[in-house]
Amino acid sequence: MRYSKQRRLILDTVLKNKVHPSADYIYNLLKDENPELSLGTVYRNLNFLAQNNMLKKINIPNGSDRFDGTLSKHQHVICTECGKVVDICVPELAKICDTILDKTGFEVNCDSLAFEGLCAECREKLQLQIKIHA
Amino acid sequence: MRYSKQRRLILDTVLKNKVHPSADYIYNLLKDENPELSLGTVYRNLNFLAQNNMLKKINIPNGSDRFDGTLSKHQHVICTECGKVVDICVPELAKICDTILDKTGFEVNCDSLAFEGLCAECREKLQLQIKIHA
DNA sequence: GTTAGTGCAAATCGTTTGCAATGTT
DNA sequence: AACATTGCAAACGATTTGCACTAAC
Repeated sequence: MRYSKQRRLILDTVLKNKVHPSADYIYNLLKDENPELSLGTVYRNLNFLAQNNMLKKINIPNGSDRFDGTLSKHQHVICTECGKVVDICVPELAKICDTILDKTGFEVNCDSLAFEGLCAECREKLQLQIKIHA
Repeated sequence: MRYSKQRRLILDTVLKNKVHPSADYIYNLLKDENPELSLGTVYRNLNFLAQNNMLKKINIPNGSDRFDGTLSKHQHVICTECGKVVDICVPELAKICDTILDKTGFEVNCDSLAFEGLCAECREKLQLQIKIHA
């Protein structure tokens, strides 16, 4: 593995940005200072880094993939309204995964689990809208 | 809501097919007997039926969405190798969702949760391949 | 010097959409 | 008759890919 300038830049950006950035977010953040950088390179590096366990890839239903530099065992919560991604740790899942293996034969990976829901801010906003329209 | 021939056909197909079919699967299954049917109509109806709580939509990371006619509270397990989708019921998740609300302010929907992993058959196949290449 | 990595643009995949025509109520 | 729904094809957004060029080792 070679450490190109681009690869270092992209990895650093994910490690520094706690928002769980998408490829596009990273590209837009970096392109001003690095006008030669291409979006394809960002994608290629994010995938490469995820495959080599230097990043985690987070799948977002109906949205761009996001990336996470925190490698310790944890799960994610995704706001379906604003797209916010937050880290959580649910240790009880280990036991649940064992049960799933027993019952279904599936060896599931608790680490890739993502809960979908509404964050506090979006819940509040939506409540307001209901009041206005009532 | 009008009950077009196409809508009835598509809903029936999901209800009958326990494989959790995708739009494409349904389209290919039906198009021989219904050559006029279009893929766009299949998508439109699946989304319509899901919005009206007559079906559940299941998001598949790196794959087509799948649909489920079983409406009772349950979760899914997805095989990342062959794409198989299986229903499971994990009642413990209710408590976990409460904890998540407390800790993060996110109101999450345990019902939309999907575990990713390897089914028994794919685990076996992959084991074999490792042996062959060794 | 070799070959992994890049930039660019074209291609891909799953899905959605505009529009004129049709079917359902 | 009104309008929800269709078929078709074009458009879409996110991501991947082929290829000739460049940079890391």
